[in-house]
Amino acid sequence: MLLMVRKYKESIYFGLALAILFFIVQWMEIRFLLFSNNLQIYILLIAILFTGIGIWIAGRIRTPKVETLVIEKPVFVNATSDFEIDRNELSKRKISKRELEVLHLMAKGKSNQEIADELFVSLPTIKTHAANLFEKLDAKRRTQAVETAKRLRLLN
Amino acid sequence: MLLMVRKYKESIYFGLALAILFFIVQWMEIRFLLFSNNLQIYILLIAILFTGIGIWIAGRIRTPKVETLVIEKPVFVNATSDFEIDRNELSKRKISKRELEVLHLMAKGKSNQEIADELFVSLPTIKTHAANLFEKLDAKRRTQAVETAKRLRLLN
DNA sequence: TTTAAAATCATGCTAAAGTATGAGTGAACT
DNA sequence: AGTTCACTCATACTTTAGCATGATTTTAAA
Repeated sequence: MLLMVRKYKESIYFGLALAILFFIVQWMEIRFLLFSNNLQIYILLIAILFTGIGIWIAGRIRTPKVETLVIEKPVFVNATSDFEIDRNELSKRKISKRELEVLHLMAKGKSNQEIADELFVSLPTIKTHAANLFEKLDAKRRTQAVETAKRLRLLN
Repeated sequence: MLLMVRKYKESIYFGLALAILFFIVQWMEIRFLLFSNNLQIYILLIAILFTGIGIWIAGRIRTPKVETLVIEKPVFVNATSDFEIDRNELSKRKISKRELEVLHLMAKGKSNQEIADELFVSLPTIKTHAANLFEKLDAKRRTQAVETAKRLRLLN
């Protein structure tokens, strides 16, 4: 039941908006008897209102249109260190994409708060990722995690 | 002029739809005089219509979500395969032997307590060394200090 | 459509790190 | 003998990190 509510949230909101509108209309009809004269204005308002609602619904139900912008960032690197990430090790330890991102920023010396800001998530989220990383890398601290990750060729 | 039309296409369509709707309403009003009775139904139809229009507009006006993909383009600079500590940088930053020792152990992921035990000194001593290191390496955290040290070739 | 994994967030807590400041000791150099 | 400097230690404090636990939401897979 609760699942249904979540799933069809937009439809339910839409229905509710309609219902509320009807009540308002009903109430105004009784109260002011304005409709026969100013029908167009009310239609206009309703039209604008529901166009807005439509746009809002669209934003929630549509899969986002994604455009990928590729920026090539030159990085000075040692010629001998042809680093390549060990994807085998990654999957062996079940380290997710997000966790790897966090690990990278950790290795750069950022604080959890800074990482959170950079990834647009909350501090507890980063702490959770960090804790999972430590588990997966058998590390007790971030410095150790970074060290291990470099040794395992998960980081450059 | 044509440019304007293209640019505000959605707004124009929206206006046109509204205008047409008004004409229809006007026409129906004259033709059937049904409105005072079935107002809700008409509102419902209008609401649904404009929700649809809203969704349609949303699809057209929505700016695509841009995902920035940063590709690190390697720029090969030098081919020093074997690591050698940059003593110049060391003396420039006035980093002492003891501090370097602490830095090494930090880089290995040890805690201050562990470093203290390993060097047979007290915890406050290590904290002092650490603080001095952060100062000398312009770092705020140990992870950052380690990162900077590696970049400056004080560590490998 | 259900399940599972990944990602998110929260809270309360403890441990560790980091800051600020002051001070004592011994080696080296003048 | 006095000065400098690296090293040591301490205390009190604040901040950040890390742990445990539970929950919701998204996303991908079966």
